[in-house]
Amino acid sequence: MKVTIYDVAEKAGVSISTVSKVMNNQQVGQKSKQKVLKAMEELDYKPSVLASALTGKRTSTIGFILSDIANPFLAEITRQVEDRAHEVGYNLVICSTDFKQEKEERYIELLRQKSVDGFILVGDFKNKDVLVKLTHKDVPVILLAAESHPSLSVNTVTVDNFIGGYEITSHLIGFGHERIAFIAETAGSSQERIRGYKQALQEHSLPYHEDLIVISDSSLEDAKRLAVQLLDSPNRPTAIISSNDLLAMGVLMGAREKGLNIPKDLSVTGFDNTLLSKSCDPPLTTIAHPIKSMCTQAVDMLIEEVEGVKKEKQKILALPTLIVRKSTDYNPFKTNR
Amino acid sequence: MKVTIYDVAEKAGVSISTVSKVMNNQQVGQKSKQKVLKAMEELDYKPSVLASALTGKRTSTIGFILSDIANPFLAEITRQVEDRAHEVGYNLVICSTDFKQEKEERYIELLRQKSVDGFILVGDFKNKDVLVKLTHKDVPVILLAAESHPSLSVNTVTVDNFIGGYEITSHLIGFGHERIAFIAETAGSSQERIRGYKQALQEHSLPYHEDLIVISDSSLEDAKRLAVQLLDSPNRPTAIISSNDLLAMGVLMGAREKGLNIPKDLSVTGFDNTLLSKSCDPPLTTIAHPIKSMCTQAVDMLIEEVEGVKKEKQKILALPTLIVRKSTDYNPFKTNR
DNA sequence: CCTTTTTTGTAAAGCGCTTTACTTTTGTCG
DNA sequence: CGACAAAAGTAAAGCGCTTTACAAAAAAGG
Repeated sequence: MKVTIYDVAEKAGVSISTVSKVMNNQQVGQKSKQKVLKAMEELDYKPSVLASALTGKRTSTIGFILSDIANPFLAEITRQVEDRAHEVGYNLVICSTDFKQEKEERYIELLRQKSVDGFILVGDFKNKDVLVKLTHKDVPVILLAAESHPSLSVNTVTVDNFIGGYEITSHLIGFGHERIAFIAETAGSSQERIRGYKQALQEHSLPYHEDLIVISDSSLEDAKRLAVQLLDSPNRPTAIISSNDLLAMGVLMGAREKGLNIPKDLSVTGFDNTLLSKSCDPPLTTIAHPIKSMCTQAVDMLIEEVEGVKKEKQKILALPTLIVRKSTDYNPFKTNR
Repeated sequence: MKVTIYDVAEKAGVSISTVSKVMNNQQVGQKSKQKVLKAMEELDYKPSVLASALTGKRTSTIGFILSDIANPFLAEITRQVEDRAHEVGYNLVICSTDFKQEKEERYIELLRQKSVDGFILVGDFKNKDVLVKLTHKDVPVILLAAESHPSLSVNTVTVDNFIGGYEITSHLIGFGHERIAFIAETAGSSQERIRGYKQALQEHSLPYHEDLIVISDSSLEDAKRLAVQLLDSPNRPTAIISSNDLLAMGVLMGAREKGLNIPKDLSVTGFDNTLLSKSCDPPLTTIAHPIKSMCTQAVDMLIEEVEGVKKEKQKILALPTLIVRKSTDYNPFKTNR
């Protein structure tokens, strides 16, 4: 049988309210406090979070919603969030939505019934409505690595994808590349990265060719197909940027199939600095995000809201960093270098 | 203000017990049932899981404990478990332990206080004691992809690592390899794989060289170092098996550093068939596990125990499959092939 | 040594739901 | 149409904890 506060009270010879008080560090005389502590110890008493939450206390549980925990980048984020959450005494209950709106809605509803203290929503949401509804429900929410919704008053921690796109493009331009392709996704973050790409081109007075931007279905296979297609085109690019590392792996495979040497014949870059980018051959030049600090901030913001410390919302924009590895080099066709 | 069962009862003009009964599909007259349903609908009533769990019902939450959610293989497993759990109406709360015993203990304790309905423990545990304690606590537990503890009466779903090691070694032997190295880890699964490796050697009357088995610290860097070391040895191996795909990436890098062509000069294999093995160059011959079915079974077994359907424990041993890709080929030094 | 404060400790209500035991309604049948 | 069984509905206790309002005890002061 589970040992309850009553058992402790009885064993210590005090009332349950006294026991409750020592648990919550309230004024209790030294003597009874000791008695209670001793009783707890001896009975190996573990208070029920359920019961205490029912009276209005926290559940110390965070709803963590993302598209797919199996995605290495998201898994890495999850780990960082989890670590910070544990540090401050919270647990994560995880739900993968596959970007399906009905799952997003269902899971949020379910977790609310389970009285999670707040939500961390990672990555873009299929449907803004879900978000809007949630923010109207007086429950703490943090958007992490998601599109920034300027119109929504919700705490947000994002990386500046525009800068990321700008940096990596500039890096390639620095190597003399002029025809730089971009394999993108439909997500909002990709669009931002493309904006940065365009900005870099423009600042260096390079022409923007619409046909160099292609949209993938986010699979390695599709990226490979697109890469081959790009490389087969009459005026082929000398560098290919992918909007994430996995896509870049596809590019690598496609290029190899065509007998190209990376980076001698073609520069390729990834995005997100995942395990993949470090372990492939050649290791990828990519863009790293300050994941750890972003996750820590996201958790801390959420907790502050949960505990009612802070009321005003804020949006944090983190800056990404260019990581230069072996997959990029000078444009082999550039005459004057 | 949150809407409770009282609000519904009042609106419907019945008692709360009637409302409770319709929620739990018990005998209730048609008329009142409709009134209640309508009231619930209109009030957008969502029963509190906390309150209902406090009275003895399930929390429909599973404690999911593993070493590191950021590990791609584990993330994949997590996803499968999550999917199945959601299908049957359960959520996962996730805890990464880094193999630290104190974390294992703390998280299990914490989750018990939160009244999770059961635990799924993934991978090997640092300390068997934690496990033993847990199994003595009348809470449902499943070991997934973990060492089988023959002495423990606990539900288990594991892959047959012995077979895995045997299969991949036999595959290499079939290619004429005789000096086959094995880069292992300390975990129990590695040991089983090595047993299979030895068995294969023996069945083919090949000598077992102790110096061909090396233990890594599980990092890519260390695997690379060990690979180089093996390749520098006087009587170098013609094939290297790694006990997981990540280590194999390290081998790939080491081999490349030494100017070897894979698979012409050296065959290398991974284990676990992760994303890594598919996306690297050349794609790795590896061992795949029936992850999906294993995870489904694990969840189902747990639920059965939670709901008290089944009482007897069982241990399920799944069979792995050899996946042949481009990283293995004939032994170049073999005379008669 | 008695009154006033302050410190400790307690009883009881309440959190939102389930469940048991019981009462009221309905329906059935002779 | 009255007696009785079945069906429908309800009151109340209880799950394990927090908290408020209050009582008892201890400390302080005159």
